[in-house]
Order: sequence, then structure tokens, then C-alpha cells
Amino acid sequence: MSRQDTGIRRATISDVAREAGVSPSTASVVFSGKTPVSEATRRRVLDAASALGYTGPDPRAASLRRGRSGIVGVVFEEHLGTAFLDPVKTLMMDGLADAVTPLGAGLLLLRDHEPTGSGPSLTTAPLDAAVLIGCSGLLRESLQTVKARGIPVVVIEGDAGDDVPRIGLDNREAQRQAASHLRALGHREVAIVTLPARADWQRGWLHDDAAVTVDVTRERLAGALDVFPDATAYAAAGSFIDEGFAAGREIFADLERRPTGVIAQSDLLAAGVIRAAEEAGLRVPEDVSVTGFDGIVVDGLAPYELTTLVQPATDKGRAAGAAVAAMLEGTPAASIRFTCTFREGNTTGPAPALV
Amino acid sequence: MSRQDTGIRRATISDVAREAGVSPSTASVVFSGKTPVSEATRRRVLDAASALGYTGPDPRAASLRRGRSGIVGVVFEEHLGTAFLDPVKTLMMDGLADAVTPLGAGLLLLRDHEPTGSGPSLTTAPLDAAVLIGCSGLLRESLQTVKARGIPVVVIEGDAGDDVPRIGLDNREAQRQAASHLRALGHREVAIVTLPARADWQRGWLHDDAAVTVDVTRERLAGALDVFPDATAYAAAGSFIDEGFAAGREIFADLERRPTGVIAQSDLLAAGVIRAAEEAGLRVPEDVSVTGFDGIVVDGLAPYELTTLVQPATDKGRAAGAAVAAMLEGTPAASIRFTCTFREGNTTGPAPALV
DNA sequence: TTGTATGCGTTATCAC
DNA sequence: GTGATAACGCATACAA
Repeated sequence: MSRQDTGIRRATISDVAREAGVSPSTASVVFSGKTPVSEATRRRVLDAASALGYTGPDPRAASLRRGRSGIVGVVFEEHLGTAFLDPVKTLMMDGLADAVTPLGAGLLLLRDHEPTGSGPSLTTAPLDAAVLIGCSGLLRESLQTVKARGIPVVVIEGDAGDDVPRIGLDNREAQRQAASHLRALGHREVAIVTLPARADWQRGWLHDDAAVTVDVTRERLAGALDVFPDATAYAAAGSFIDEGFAAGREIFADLERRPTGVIAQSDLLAAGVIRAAEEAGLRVPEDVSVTGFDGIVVDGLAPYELTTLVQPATDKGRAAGAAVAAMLEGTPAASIRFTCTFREGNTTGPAPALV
Repeated sequence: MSRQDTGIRRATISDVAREAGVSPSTASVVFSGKTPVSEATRRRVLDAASALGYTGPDPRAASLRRGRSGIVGVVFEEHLGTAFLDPVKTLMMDGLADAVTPLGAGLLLLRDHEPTGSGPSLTTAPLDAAVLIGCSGLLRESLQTVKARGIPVVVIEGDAGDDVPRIGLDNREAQRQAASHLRALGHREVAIVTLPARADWQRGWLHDDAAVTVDVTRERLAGALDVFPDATAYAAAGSFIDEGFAAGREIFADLERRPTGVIAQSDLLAAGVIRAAEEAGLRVPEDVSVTGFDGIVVDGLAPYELTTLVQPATDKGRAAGAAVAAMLEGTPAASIRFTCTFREGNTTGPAPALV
């Protein structure tokens, strides 16, 4: 006996059909609308359904039969709360939600590295497709899992290699623009504040470029170094104002040897750097210029308007959704590389005379 | 023929069993671990599986059989991106994720008011339970849907009536504390900046208290009015710094008749009000005192530390998760009402002498 | 337009 | 410790 041991079994579509005096398939069709049904039977079925308290096909059974669950997994490499602290990720989620909703799909939040084995995770969740966000080495593993299951997968901001559609940004070129902007303004001594360099999220001076395993970080770093090969780089432990602040403090610790320009790899970091500059008694942009990356609205930063690179975050999410949609249709989805737009604000200016 | 018309069918557990020379049930048990299996057969099955590229039971079939999908729906009443802009919701999600993970469940993001009719949402998603967040009238509808489906449901910060467990806050009492604090400091002229008053998110002066349909807003408003019955109230269109700023501008528009204290219903709103005060040339707290609500960390607000009511946001999420867990076990879950803690910062001070 | 038959891939139950 | 059996609830191909 697998039927609910206590109480009444929930009505099934067969019950409804019997009650309505039609066959199960007819009743099914009434709910799915896949085939025309005479208005009369339609009514009978619907009435029977409400009489029995039947609220529609059981999604579990339907998805088994259809081979689709209507669920797209979104895999993060961090704690969910942390992920949503990032405005860019939030916007992407928005775009992604927009794009998968028409498919009749919802987003299932997943972490790649489930703590206890008990989690649902990639292996056990009924996914139609998966979107991997970020790209530290950890995701490789998730990627394997998903591919093994034969589930369509799209990667945002990360290199999944070869056969996996990828939604990315022209990080290097974009960052180079910001750097060139500084150089054109006469800056020669520049410091870089990077996003986390490695999966272990450590904060500190970056002495060895090879130590950078996170794709985005590496690409943007390369862009900055293209213009300022000798720039020093400090890796933050996350994209937060506070992290930028901490980095800024280090950078401005020795006022005698401070840089005249700071290239931050995110707007939040830039905001923190600006606050650190203020704390150190430096004016922005008179004494020090700061550039960001992302083009988000940083609350509480007024009257500053960051010189930054605006990335189409929402569009990235949408594109990922579109790619998922395509793959679900059987069409192979292409990788997309979005372009950032340079936007000059009031946080950069001519390099000050020699310090 | 329902089998994939083109290409090879994915291996099923029966295939694996056959290949391993055991019965399907035995193979199943190897994967579920529900029953002891001899090491020998275990190996055989696992080997057969990897030989066939079988990566584990199909979650769809498993969930049909088990009657559980391992998915908890989280229903928001707004755009996802908007929801996650709210630090409190983010923290709740964190707590919720924590609490459902041990259950082996994941969180499915859902919006109650799907734009196009095509959405999947509550009606078609394979949910084991649902958590409704927020509380405008819109959620009523979602609630009906879920209840009709017989799915356990928990509501956070909203009155679902009678039989639905509710995770809430002592909003009124808490807000009263902040108001009393202001009163004790000698304030008499006080303005209130509320969260959205109604589902339509309109901004503006609140002339009719009855117009407030959002539970949280109403409760906090009541708490403030308990102490300052004549206070004027301005409804923001969302919990953002910018909204608080806009409200603050209105409130401080006429400096002659400005209040000496402002009770904001969220920390972000309070932060905005403070900035508006600064813009108006008012010092906080010397000229005007401001209180917030939530107890979150507001980036960029330093050196201010809000006088506010600290709510246990993460715990709320956890409690919701626990309630879900209980209901899934068959145990009826009780409603919980958390208590806020008053925290005095440096944004409130004695009322200034008569203006 | 409606009905019939079949299987989607698992797993709970029980007997061995 | 292992195997046979029977659902789980539905949607589709096809015949009527």
C-alpha cells in the first residue's frame, strides 16, 4: 500500500474523469488544452474537478511523463545571501527570471558545494537545465556533474571550455579602456583593486599574477596591466564597499608613495576606495582618481558619480535564459560576449603634479 | 512510442540492473542506501552504472514515486531583482536556505503575479511546500492556490489568517519603543516615513490610515501613532535610500515647520532621510533625530550609526524553514512572533529648543 | 471529438 | 541480502 495511509487520497485525474463520465485522456486534455474539447464535456470535467477538489495535474507525474520539470537550476559558488549582496548578480537573476518565465520555468537556487551531503544539489534536483554563475575552479566540478547528467548548461562569466555556451563580457578590453583613460589623464602610478583572485577568497597584495584563478578577475587584471604593466594589485575578498575600503587603506597607507589612480574591478570596491581616500585626507579626483566596473547604482555614493564600465547585467541574465530556451528546444546555443560601455563620471581627473 | 525518437535512450536503473545481473530493486537500493547491500553487488552495480553512463536515479521519477520533490517554493510579490535589493529579504533567504538544506530541499524562486499567463508558478511547479514573503493583498491569491493544492504553506510577515503558520515580528510594539525613545528625548513634532502603504507602491503623504493595506506598514505605523497620534506620515514607494531621500526632502521642505524627529520604517529609508536632512542643512542628531527599523548594516552611512530596531531577519528565514520541515513531517507548525531589539545609535538626541 | 492502451523511471513492500 | 510485483499520476499515439 503506497496510498496515503491516513485520510483520503487526493483525487487524481482518473477520479475526475470517472466523476465526469469521460475517459482519463479527455479529462487530461481539458487541463492541458492540447486538443480541442467540446464545451459541454469541458464543463462537466471542470465541474467534476471542483467537486472533487482536484486542482490540476500533479506536477510530479506530469513532469515524469513529459520529461520536463520546468525547473532551471542556478548554481552559485557562494552562500546565497552573499550572492545576492552583489547587485550585478541580482540584476542577472532578474534578467534570467524574465527569460525563463515565458518558458514556464522557475529558478531553483543551488550551491555548487553543498555543505552536508544531504542537500538537493545538482545530482538530485529535477532540472531541465542549469546556469552556472561565476567560475572559480569549484564550478568545474559542478559542470562535470551537469554534463554527466546530460542537462543543458550555460555558464555566465566563466570559461567552461569548448562545448558549453558561455555568456561573457569583454572584460579585458573594457578594463583597458578605463586604464587608458587614466593614462591619458597623465596618471603613471596606479594601483589595482581586484575581485577575489582565487576560490579561497583571500585578501592581500597580489604578487604573482599566476595566482589568479578566477576568470573575471584575471581578465580585468590583464586589461589594466596592458596599460600599466607595473601597477601593484591588491585582491579584495569580495565585491563590497567594505572590502574596497580595506584595500584603499592599504593602498593609501604610505602617503608618500601613494598612487594617483586606482583601478577597482567593481563599483562597490571603487566606492570603498573612495571612502578610504577621504579618510586619508585625499580628495577625489583632485588627489586621486578612481575607476569602477559594472555601472551599477551605488547607494550613498552621491555626490560622486563613478567613472566606470557599464556592463549589461540584466541582458546577460536574459541571454542566459535565451540560451537555455534554445537548448531546451534542441537548438544549440551560441556563446555571447557582451560589450561594456565606458562612462566617465567625476571620480577621475588629471593626475596631480608630482607628489 | 514515447521513447526518444532520435539517438539513444538514457540508461535507466533497469538497464543498470540488467548489466550488473541484479534486480532493479537491488540496483535502486544501491543508490538510495536505504537497505544494506553486500559490497560485492554494490560494486557490480556501480561499475555497471558507470559503464552505461548512468548518473543516478531520475529525480522526476523518484519524486513521483516518493511523493516528494525536494523543492520549496519561495513566493515574492515583486520582481526578483527588487526583492533582493532588500537586505532583510536577503538575510531571510539565507536563513531559509540554511533551514531547508538539511531537509534535502532546494528553493524555487516564484513570483505570485506572473506577467504573461504562461508562467509556471504555483500551479504547476512540483512543490513540497511554499513560503510566501511579504503581504500585500496579492499574496491572498497565491495563498488560495497553494492551499487548494494542499501544499503546506508558511507566511513571513503577513497575515494569512487562521490556519496558516505565520512568521512575524512585534512590529507595533517595537516601533512604539523607538517612538517612546524620541518622546523621552523631548520630541513633539514627529514625521513618519513608511514603507509602501499599498500594493500599488505609490509615494506620497498618507492622509488616510485606512489606505494602508500592507500589514507591516500598518503595524509599524500604528506603533508610531500610539506615541505620536498627530504625526504626519509619508509613504515611500519602496525600501531604498533614494526613497528615504525623496521623503526627507518633502518633510524638510518647509524648514519653519519641520519636525524634530523622523521615524523611518526601515534603515534604508532612514539613511535617505539623513541625507535629505544634511542637504537641507540640518545636523543629525542636533537638529533632527532619525530612527530606522531592521538593524541591517547600511553601507556608506558611516559615521552615523542608526538608532533602530534590530530584527532577527535570518532567524525569521530559519523559522520559516523549520515550520516547513515540521509540516512536511506532518506536525502542525505554530506561528512565531519574533521580538525586535531596540538599539540606540548616534542618530537620535535631545529635541532642539523651539525652532 | 473522444476513448484505449501503454509506459515514463522509480521505489515501497513483502516474500524469499 | 536479494528479487518479484505493484503502484506513483499522468500524457500521448493511435484507433474509433
